[in-house]
Amino acid sequence: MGDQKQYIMGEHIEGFKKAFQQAKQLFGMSLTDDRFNIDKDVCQDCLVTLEDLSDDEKSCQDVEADNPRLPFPLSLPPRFIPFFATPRASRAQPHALLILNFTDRLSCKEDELLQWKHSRLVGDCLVKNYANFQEYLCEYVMMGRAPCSDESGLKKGPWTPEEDNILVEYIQRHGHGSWRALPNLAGLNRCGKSCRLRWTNYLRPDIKRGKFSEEEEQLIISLHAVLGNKWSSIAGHLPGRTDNEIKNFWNTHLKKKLMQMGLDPVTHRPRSDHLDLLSILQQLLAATNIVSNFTNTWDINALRLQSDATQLAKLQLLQNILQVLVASPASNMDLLNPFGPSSSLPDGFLTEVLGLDQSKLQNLYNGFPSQNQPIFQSFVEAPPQQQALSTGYHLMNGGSNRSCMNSEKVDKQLDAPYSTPLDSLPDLASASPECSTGKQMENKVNPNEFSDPSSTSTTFEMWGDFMYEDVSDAYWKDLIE
DNA sequence: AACATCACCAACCGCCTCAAG
DNA sequence: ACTTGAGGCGGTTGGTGATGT
Repeated sequence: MGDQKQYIMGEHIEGFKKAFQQAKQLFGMSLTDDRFNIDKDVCQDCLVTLEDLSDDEKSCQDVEADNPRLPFPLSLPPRFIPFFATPRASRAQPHALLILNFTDRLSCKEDELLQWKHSRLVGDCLVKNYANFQEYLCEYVMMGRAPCSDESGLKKGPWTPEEDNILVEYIQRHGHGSWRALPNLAGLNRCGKSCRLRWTNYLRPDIKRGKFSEEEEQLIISLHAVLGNKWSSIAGHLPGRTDNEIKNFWNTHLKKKLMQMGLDPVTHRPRSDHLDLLSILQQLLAATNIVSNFTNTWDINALRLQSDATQLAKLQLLQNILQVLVASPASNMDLLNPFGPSSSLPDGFLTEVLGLDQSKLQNLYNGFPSQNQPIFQSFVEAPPQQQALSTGYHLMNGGSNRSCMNSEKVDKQLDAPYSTPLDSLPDLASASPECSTGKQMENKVNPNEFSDPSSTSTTFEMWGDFMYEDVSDAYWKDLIE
């Protein structure tokens, strides 16, 4: 029984604490008077128990006598809790009042309440009506123990137009202030969190409704490549769109779209389970569609990301052509040889697809190791750091000059380009926009150089050069179509 | 017409961060 | 240094309408 009493007393203190805290929020003021430190002095000494209050034989005066530091006189109707915003305020002249009106024993009339309000109040006033003290305690004890979502009696689920109106009107008039206090003040039977979500995701006046435009779609994809699931950050780049909306749009549309393009929606890298040529062609088409629809009104980073994605699609096409050829029992390098008699590819296919002239292609073909060498395997399964395909990676690293470094690396391998395939493979996609551009410029090689037998270029350099070739996206699109 | 499945999205839930005490 | 609570965030759910069988 002793434990139970202690528990009840503890609840009691919590109840008072919560009452004070709620009133603090409602009145929007901080308590600065050390003489009346609610948390330390009042609550700890406020040992009014349920037993005290339910004991009919015990008068309010007795309870007060037992608890000399009660924040308000139990014997007076109504009970009030004074709030002091500055040290100059006093019990007699508080800045605000929380009036607790208990109608069971010490009820007071409305004019009586008003009299109290006018006589004691300097600032603001809140009247809370309770049938009895236990009811008041229950409310605040519940508040103290349960999270917002479990507060009993609060409405959940879809918002009605009436509720929307109330919320909008209140916020337009007063601002949202404390979200937790807002429902009480506005007269909404919702938790503050629910109000905040409703406002930020739906009712805010600057929210843009309707379908996402193509530009917005591309921007989201690009930003997601850099930021990941940081929906609020992404939303920051799309005026009028909420994080929730973008998140939903991603999960229902863009994720699928990326997957159809053969890209992992998490990493934005090629999916390893997506190597059939047909689907790659579709992906490439999708990628080129994206690029062709992409305007240059968005920030340069997004544009660079898109450029990388296109490079990536090209690379995938190449990889798959190569893999198909190598995987086939009948395959040999003749298949790749556009000049050989056994070439099974349509005339001019490779030269068109790869955007290389005949001399480049011949040189490329001649430069490849024999089919028994593991070059293609390595090519296709190059580790991520070698593929360097993650667009996000590039930007997150501030546009590191990986491909520049790689260029040096390749230079060092001139004498033994195929000795260790994994190590010797160059990055095939631009590692950073800046570097890509630089290399592109720097490698704007005279086509004749490729057919020049004395050229020091390796096959890998040529592959690299090919990847940086300035073949227009429209060209790729037309080609695939 | 009835039912099943899918797609969408508003809203909820629980965790995290940060500021205030 | 520690506690507390509000606000923010991202993952997930569940209701609803559309579409397919």
